[in-house]
Amino acid sequence: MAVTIRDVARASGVHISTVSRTFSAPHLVNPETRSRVLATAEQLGYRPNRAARALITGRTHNIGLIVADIANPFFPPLIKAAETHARRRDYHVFVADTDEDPIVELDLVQALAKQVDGILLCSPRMSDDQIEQVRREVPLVVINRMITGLPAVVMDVGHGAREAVRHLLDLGHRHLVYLAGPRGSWTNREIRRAAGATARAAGAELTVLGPNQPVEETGAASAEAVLRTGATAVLAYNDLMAIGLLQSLQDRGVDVPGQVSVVGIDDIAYSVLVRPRLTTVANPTATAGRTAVDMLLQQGDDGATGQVTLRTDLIIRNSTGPGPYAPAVAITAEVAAAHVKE
Amino acid sequence: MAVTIRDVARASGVHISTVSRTFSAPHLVNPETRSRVLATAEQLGYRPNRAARALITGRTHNIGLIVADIANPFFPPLIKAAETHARRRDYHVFVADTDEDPIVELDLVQALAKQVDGILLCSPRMSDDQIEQVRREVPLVVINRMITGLPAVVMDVGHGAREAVRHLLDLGHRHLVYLAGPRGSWTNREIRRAAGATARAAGAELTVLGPNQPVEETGAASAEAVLRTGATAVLAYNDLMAIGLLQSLQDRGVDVPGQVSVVGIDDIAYSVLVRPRLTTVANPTATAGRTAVDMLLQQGDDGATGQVTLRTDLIIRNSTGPGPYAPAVAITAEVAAAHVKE
DNA sequence: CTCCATTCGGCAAACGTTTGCAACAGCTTA
DNA sequence: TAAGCTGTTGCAAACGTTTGCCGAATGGAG
Repeated sequence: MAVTIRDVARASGVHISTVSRTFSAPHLVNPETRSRVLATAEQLGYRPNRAARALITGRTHNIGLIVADIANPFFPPLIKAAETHARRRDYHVFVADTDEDPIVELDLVQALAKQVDGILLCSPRMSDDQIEQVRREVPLVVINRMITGLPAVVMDVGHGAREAVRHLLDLGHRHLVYLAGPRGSWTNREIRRAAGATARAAGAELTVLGPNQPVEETGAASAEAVLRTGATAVLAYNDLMAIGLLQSLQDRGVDVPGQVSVVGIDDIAYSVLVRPRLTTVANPTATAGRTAVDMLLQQGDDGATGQVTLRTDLIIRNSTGPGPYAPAVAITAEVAAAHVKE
Repeated sequence: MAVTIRDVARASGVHISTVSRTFSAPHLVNPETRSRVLATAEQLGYRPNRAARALITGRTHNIGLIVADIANPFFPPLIKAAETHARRRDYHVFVADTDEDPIVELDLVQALAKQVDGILLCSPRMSDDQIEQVRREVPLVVINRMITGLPAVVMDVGHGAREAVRHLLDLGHRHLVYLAGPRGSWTNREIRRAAGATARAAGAELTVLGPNQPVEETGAASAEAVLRTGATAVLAYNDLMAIGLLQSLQDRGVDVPGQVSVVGIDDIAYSVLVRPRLTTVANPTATAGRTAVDMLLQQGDDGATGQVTLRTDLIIRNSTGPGPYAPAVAITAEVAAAHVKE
């Protein structure tokens, strides 16, 4: 049915090995022969069978990309960038969704292990031990989690969180809430730690609410709890929760940022679509995807296990404003934005 | 390095064919032997090599999923549903992004053809001819486009568009705008046709603005043009454009739905996150993804080329309100919503 | 004219499976 | 007791490539 290397060989009067070489080691075959082979291959519509190639070379030219939830808007830009980048290097990408379930995650990476040259593990929920173990079966690059000895690319959320808290402090807020993310998330721990330390250093109070599923519903559902704490500013684990909270606050007549300031994390596409536009910490997810692909593909050459940290930046928009202890010269969002731009 | 069927055979004292059968045709091997083999396989951590299996059976147990833009929020729910559904049937999914480019699309499906048992083509931008041609190389299911003779699952956007226009007409709007989608989109043509026919039948005017890239920026950029037409209601190709338009209108002081009503299509997650909440046509994308997977996997058995049409429904929220010709008893969004709920 | 180096292409083994065929044992049936 | 079935297993070919090895052809140097 399908046209194989053998058909091409017959049609162009050479041995199959010559055809093979025209594709995988062109410099070893006479230019004249080569072009003849290429012509017949083209004409016959020949496409190398990757499975056969994989069988003998041991390289599939496929990679796996495992994320917690494809529908979470944090991931699509990362998936897109990784896929495009991988394809440019002649790799195809299996995408799989764990639904935030560590068990599914483990199953998945083991099922994929034999079919790929490596796996990109985004925000894994497995234990460190499980990841270490799995790493022995297949090359791995972890995204958004730091595990010693494992190649990883992480966004420096700690930095972003510190900036965010400092921004709120500067605005005159003294009681903050951290609306936490899911249990088992490295990112969540980092944020909490960084935010807590920064607030404490300034003598401000930080109340942690959570853990929570990182979706807008939980953000919305937390509005009551947030108000009850008496805090005037909230940092949320991600934009989704921040947006849910923001709308829920407005729906019950609380002015944002007049009464409560809200900061998100991720800078997903929708953070500029809500009103007020969301102040948030921008994560370079596309860069992370591309970098991770590069690290994975280089891994074969040397066993280098670099850990890349990507910079995150606070983007000040309109969901944050002066707090009860605002300095005499009020730092409004606009002023601060101008300042940051500088 | 990796443990093969041969290792298992040696370790359990049987021939490799017995091991093979233990996995692919268990009923052919003695229960006792079978459990012994399974035990050693388990212990050795054996995982069948899919490439080798594919080579001989011709079935890869992989499918390809090609979309125009992973980051477009319309797709992730579809991708997620398709992937989960496929995995449940022991298939893995290659996801690829064409960036709305027909050339990339063609390349992609041809590159993937040999590595998969079939391809899901979402909202393809290729010509009918190209699709027909490609269909000869690999089983195909087309999503969101109807091509005679090709298995497809489409959302009945025509129905949704009619409902939407009728809703606006009922509210007393007499001059509508259709903010069109990308050239080459089947969906776009369907909507335009249905909306046009419905408006015309009611003696109302429908101005088409476009074609446009289906992103929020073009929606926002169209605000001026929309206002210039003098229309009081807009149906947009998708929610993204509708939201862009909606915010842009509000930013320039136009009240929605007071002065202009806006209707989107797709019911992406964010349509409830903006204020006013977006009235929109809900597309069952998850169902579409699952159905398409089923159709693709059944295709091998018989050559049935069903075409499934999925029902779409208008969801009335708060971005639509009475127009200049509103009936004496004003049909407010709330009333209409209550009516629809019934 | 001989020798050597270089370039090119053929040969065949190997990758890890599946599967048609055959062999064999133990039964049942006539 | 022979014939035939059934259930279980082994044997070996096949799938479409890649690649180490070897021989043939070519051309240049001496």
